[in-house]
Amino acid sequence: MRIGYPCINRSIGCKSSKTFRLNSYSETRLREIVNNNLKCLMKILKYNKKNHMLFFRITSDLVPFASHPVCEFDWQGYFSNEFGSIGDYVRENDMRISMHPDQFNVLNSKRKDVVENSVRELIYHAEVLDTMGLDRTHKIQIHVGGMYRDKKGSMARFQKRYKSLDIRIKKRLVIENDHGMYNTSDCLDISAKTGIPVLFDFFHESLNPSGMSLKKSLKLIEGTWKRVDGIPMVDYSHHHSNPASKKHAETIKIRDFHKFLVYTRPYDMDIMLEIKDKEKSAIRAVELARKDSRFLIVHR
DNA sequence: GGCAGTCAAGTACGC
DNA sequence: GCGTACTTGACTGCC
Repeated sequence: MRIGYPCINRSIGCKSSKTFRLNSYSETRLREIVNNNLKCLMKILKYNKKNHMLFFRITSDLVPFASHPVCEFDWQGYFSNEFGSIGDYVRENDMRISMHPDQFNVLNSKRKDVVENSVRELIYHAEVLDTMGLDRTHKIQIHVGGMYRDKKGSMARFQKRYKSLDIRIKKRLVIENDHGMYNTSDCLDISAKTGIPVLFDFFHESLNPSGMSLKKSLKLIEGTWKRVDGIPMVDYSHHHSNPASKKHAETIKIRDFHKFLVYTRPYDMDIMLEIKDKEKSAIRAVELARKDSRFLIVHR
């Protein structure tokens, strides 16, 4: 079990998701920004290691506009040393990385241009992890997509598109239950037909229940992760202080998290805390999880 | 220097 | 049909 948080660290004073506007695009600008982002990413990982947080979601903005036609820059070649060092550091410290393309990524869209853009964006995400030299336990998570008033048809379209994807994407792609359309059971159905692992989002399950118990969900989900995929990844959050909101919580409720750890025994998993105050909550979660026999400590 | 408008991209839903 | 929520700040032009 590793504990992590997504994309942004508010304690160390730099951002690995610095970007710029498309109309001010230039190769020089891109080089400057990517250089900044990679340096900051390394700082974040070192901070994380010090605090026993071995799971981290890398921002999709690491290389701005990488999947946009405007970008013809060979960022993999130019920054191969920096990407390599980050990958080495991740491996040496037994860390795990995930990435989560944002809502514009809709593989089952009915629009051809949307699908093409999504595939390009997925290739970019896969290339980030490949350039770091990371194996296929480091994943890219997406949602199934839209419903288009025909859930079955839309699920079938996802499956068809998934099967035709480039192997670089396929070996890393996992699907996550969302908060309103495709729940855990739907994702398991798709997994049964495609072999794609299912990433369980505990908060989304509460908003869009599958009807299964937590234990049953975890048992079925564990079965979708093959040995080469690593142990399951789980997203954890709970309700915002305004219960009507579907937003993530501002800070972790440590008692609830403790219950979650107890209920999920003996299933092993890496837990991504999708909580607004990021590393602050993650540090508190680590304090608690360290007492759990599943928790992974690296002594180096 | 500070402010407000805007930013590559999708979909669903409430009014 | 339009604005807003997902999220999410921070870039940029204008004063």
